[in-house]
Amino acid sequence: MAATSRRERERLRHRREILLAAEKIFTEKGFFHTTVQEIARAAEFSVGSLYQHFASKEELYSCLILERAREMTKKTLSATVTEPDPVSKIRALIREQLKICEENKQFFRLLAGEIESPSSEVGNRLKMEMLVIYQTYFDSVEKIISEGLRRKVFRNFNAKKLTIALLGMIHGFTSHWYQSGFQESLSENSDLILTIFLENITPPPPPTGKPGKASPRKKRGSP
Amino acid sequence: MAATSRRERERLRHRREILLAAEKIFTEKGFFHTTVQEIARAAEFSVGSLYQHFASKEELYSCLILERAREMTKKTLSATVTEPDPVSKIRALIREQLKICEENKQFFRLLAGEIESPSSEVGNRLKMEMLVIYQTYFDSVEKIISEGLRRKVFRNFNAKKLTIALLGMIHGFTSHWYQSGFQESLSENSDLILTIFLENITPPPPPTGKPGKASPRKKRGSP
DNA sequence: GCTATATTTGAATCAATATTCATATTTTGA
DNA sequence: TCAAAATATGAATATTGATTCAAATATAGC
Repeated sequence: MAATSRRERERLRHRREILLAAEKIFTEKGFFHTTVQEIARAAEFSVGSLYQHFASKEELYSCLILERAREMTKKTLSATVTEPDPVSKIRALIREQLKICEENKQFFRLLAGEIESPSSEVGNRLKMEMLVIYQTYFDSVEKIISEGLRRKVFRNFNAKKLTIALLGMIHGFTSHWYQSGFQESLSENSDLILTIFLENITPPPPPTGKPGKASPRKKRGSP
Repeated sequence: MAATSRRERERLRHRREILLAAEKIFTEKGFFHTTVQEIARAAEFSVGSLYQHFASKEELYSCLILERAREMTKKTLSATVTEPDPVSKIRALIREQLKICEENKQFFRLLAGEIESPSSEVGNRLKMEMLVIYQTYFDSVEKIISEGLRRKVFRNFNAKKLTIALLGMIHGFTSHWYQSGFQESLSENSDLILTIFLENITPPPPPTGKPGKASPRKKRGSP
């Protein structure tokens, strides 16, 4: 019963087309170096028409970022809900997040930028809404980890901090992948991330080893 | 023998003062929302004088970012060289990087922005030089980890990927600390980061446990 | 003190571009 | 086919802010 007259559908389609064109230019040149003219040209509309859909360049940009951010975080989380236990959920999370970044190559950079950038490159409204989206995402991941702690699947660390570590690692890989020009597969790292997060990277105690040599547990050694 | 006439020393001092004022404003408002007028006012110089030191607003910004970035990475690495073994070096690295971020609160955000942001918010020259700095830093860290691998202190993972993971985690904590408005100490996380990186977060095999329950080692479980 | 040199100043210039709006075009419903 | 109504157009407007430069001021060497 959604009142979709021909008109309205067209209108929506145009809006989407504009957003699509805008995404392309914005991801290439950033907010400030992108002109509305360029977007208009790319979308095959006049500048006036853009203003039919968005009150300003800034709103256009904000809509673009926010809609996509919601979509991406939602999609990532939805990959975890079908998994039965915390470990599987985390594995699914890592996989899905990397996959989505791969599917959106350029775009995630805008997202990252909006979280990282100094206060309000593009107004505070956007900044704050991004924070909400990020927080929501963060909380969902934290909940998974908390459940793992409750079930004693993990050692007793602070859930929030583990979340920071996990998301930081994932982001690190994505970021590096971006900086090296999308060489190599990004997704192929998911198992490694999971491993580092869940297991350790120090060698297992050798069957016939002098114990203590590689122990990282000692607090400080004065040289 | 460094030819420092009175004049030259003054000149340098003025330059530093301008950079200092610029840093404050840029970190508050970002590159595009900062006007040279503002910087001039804050530095207590006229706009014309700024142009005596920097050819353009962009160059001013670039100098600021690059000089500080070099300084910070150099300082971080120098904390590792005195340490005797890879594990200590990594511990020192984590500590120092967190400490430096704490000392430069706002500023690291500009740095992060310049690495994260979509291509060339501020010209490609800066972008490329930042990449070089980052790469150099990355390589140094990678070398430490490689040495750890060579000495069999770590399990046999790919050194580059371990580096990505480590730096990603560190950055994750810094970034989160920033977003939450610098609450809590950042440095206090260094041990946790080291632990996650070096040990694991899954519980040690319980002395009297049914084995296998918490094993994350299985590759895929069909639910 | 005096001249040459270096530095500082900030109002004037100039370019860029977001936004508006009068006009033209298209669509709708009769 | 025709007249509202909706939509599209893009040249004109208006603002903003980086950069320049002629004049004023300070400094150095003599």
